[in-house]
Amino acid sequence: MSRDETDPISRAEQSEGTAGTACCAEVPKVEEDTVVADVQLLSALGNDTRYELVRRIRAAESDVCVCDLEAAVGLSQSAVSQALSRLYSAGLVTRRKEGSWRYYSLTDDAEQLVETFDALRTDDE
Amino acid sequence: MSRDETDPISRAEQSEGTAGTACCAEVPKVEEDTVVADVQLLSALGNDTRYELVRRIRAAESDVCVCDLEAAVGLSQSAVSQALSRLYSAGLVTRRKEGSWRYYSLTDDAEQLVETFDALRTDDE
DNA sequence: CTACTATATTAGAATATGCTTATATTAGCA
DNA sequence: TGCTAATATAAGCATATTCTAATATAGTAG
Repeated sequence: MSRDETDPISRAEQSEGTAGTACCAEVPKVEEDTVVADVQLLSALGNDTRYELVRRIRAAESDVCVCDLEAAVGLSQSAVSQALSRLYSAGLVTRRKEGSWRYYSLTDDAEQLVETFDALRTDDE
Repeated sequence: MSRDETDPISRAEQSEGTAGTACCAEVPKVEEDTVVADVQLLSALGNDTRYELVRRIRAAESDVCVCDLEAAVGLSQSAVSQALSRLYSAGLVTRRKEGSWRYYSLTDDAEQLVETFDALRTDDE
């Protein structure tokens, strides 16, 4: 698929205050919302604890409860709960309540991102 | 492509110390190196300044010198240099020297990651 | 009701991050 | 050589992050 049209970046636009500089071309501005939204996802995943949780949830056959994740990553219950909350508000996991347990699983976004990283490693470019 | 075989996660394995717990299945362990390597990339991208730099470099027609990026993101020369260094050591940008200028462009990894994010937004799942 | 279990939330301390300022390096030119 | 421009690096401060410990909430069982 060609991505030039769907690209959310506005091209060829006045940069702010450096119109006639010497060294190279204008640098187009980037959609502010795009940056903020993507960084939200990236920074939620860009942490050892949270990324390991995502990986473990994905590797499990079914959805996973907090108590088992807690044992798996070796942190306090509170730390795991906070990490999962952050992943939840970033839209990377969903949760389902069953009795007093909460079962977490990945969203499609998270699945796709993890797959992309696996692909990068596989292509070893 | 089926990803079940290339998946770098070791499945169905003793979790550490919670063998007979009640609530749910075992949580497989995750390759430590995988987590560390991916988080390296994710945390490098997961910052407003650095992600905006990546977006701007990508949006430019050719590779971009530090001075123009500096003007574009509105931070000090030092801040931009540090951000680009971080992106460089994460393997997200390459740099080429021409005279006293340094021209930065994206690596294939960075291209692919940004494309993935655009795709997530486009599919609006 | 009480007691217990699973999870969430709050508070606070230790550490990490990201900027600015100042200084170092490197290239080009007189 | 010395001067200037482009970039990199170092030091330090302000703020953000991420834990732990303590407490709150909700659900289950007696």
